[in-house]
Amino acid sequence: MADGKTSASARRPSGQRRADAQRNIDNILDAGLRLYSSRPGVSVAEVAEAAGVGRVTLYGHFPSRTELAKALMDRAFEETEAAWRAVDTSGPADAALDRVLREQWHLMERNRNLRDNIIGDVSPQWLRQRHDPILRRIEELITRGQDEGAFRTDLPLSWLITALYSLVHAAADEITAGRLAAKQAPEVLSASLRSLYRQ
Amino acid sequence: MADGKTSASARRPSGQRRADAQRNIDNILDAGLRLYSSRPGVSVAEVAEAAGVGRVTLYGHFPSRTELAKALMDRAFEETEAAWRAVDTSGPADAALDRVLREQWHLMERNRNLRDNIIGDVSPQWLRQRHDPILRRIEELITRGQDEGAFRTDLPLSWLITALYSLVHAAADEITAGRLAAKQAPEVLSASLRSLYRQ
DNA sequence: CTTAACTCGAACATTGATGTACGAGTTTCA
DNA sequence: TGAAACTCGTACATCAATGTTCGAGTTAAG
Repeated sequence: MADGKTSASARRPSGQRRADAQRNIDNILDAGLRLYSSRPGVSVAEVAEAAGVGRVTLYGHFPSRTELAKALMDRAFEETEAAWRAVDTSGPADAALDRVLREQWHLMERNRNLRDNIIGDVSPQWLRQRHDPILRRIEELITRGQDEGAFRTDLPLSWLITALYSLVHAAADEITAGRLAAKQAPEVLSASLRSLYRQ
Repeated sequence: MADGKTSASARRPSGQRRADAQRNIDNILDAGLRLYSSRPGVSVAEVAEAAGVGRVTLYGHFPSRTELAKALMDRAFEETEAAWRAVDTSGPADAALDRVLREQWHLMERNRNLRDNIIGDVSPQWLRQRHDPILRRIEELITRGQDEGAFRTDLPLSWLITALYSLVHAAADEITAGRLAAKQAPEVLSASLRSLYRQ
């Protein structure tokens, strides 16, 4: 679970948290994710209110804004890891990348926004350390595609990855702006990346 | 000039500003652009200090944070317009777009950062109104390329524009992160957009 | 040189956010 | 049921930012 040293208050002897406490923590993280991934400059008070919880209660579980931010990121990272485990990456890399994209693009997007809006609340090192494993998964997939001769090799690998994220982000922006229907997004994204990646 | 109703203090009868005042205004705008385009959350006090000017002096010229932001954006828009007037957009659209990109990508990038970091200081309507003319220039160029049969037509026009900006932004990020040499950026960008845009 | 424009620091009022302390109430769980 | 865990509002201290006021000094420009 996205825990670690989440709770500031001394937990009960059994090490278990009381049910209402756990419920509140979940609500806080849910609300926090929703707010943080939607806009910058979210305050702790806003998160508490959106979670239907007193501000003091929130501080009881997350001793500081930074700790709350870390918990949110941890949860998002785990969700991403789970999504990767769930997707089928066997077979040709280009088809596999397409599957990954179609199933995870909204998750990638949400987490990217979360990350953007949380910068300043956690150290760059901390962020990088958590984000690296995820980047490596995509990196492997692209490298495999290059080995198979499906993906281009004339551009830096890091650029291909960055461009991927960048276009996912752009697609979400288009949807938000009302210039692209959500249903069309996967197809547009997929077509764009096929063009961009192919040898 | 990026003026309008810039100055709050009553100007002299001649309508002219005194030379030292103009110098300070310029310094403030220079410093503001530098700071705002480099990171979010810039304070008025920081801009004043970076401009080598007292905070009160800054408020004398720009009555509020919002007015300062508007003046910065205005200046950036004018610079972009000037850049467009300076570039040769005649001949085949694909080659013209390539020229635009190579000569303006750093400007596009800086202004995009400025815009990102200034959101919240000005109203979306104001921003959109100023930004639209610039978007229209790119739009025309792409449409021409489609008419000439050089650019794809299977994706929405708005998406092609957004993708362009998005990749420019991504390229700048890569440079900042040290994963891409600044000299290589135009080539990488150009190659990527060729792939993405071609029929 | 004289005046009006301009600059400056210091001080103040206001606002909003963070984080803490307290004490009284409520809920879980054994 | 009873004790510990938990929640809540209120209140407080702190900090940083915005914007204003004042008055004394400096500088440009006719």
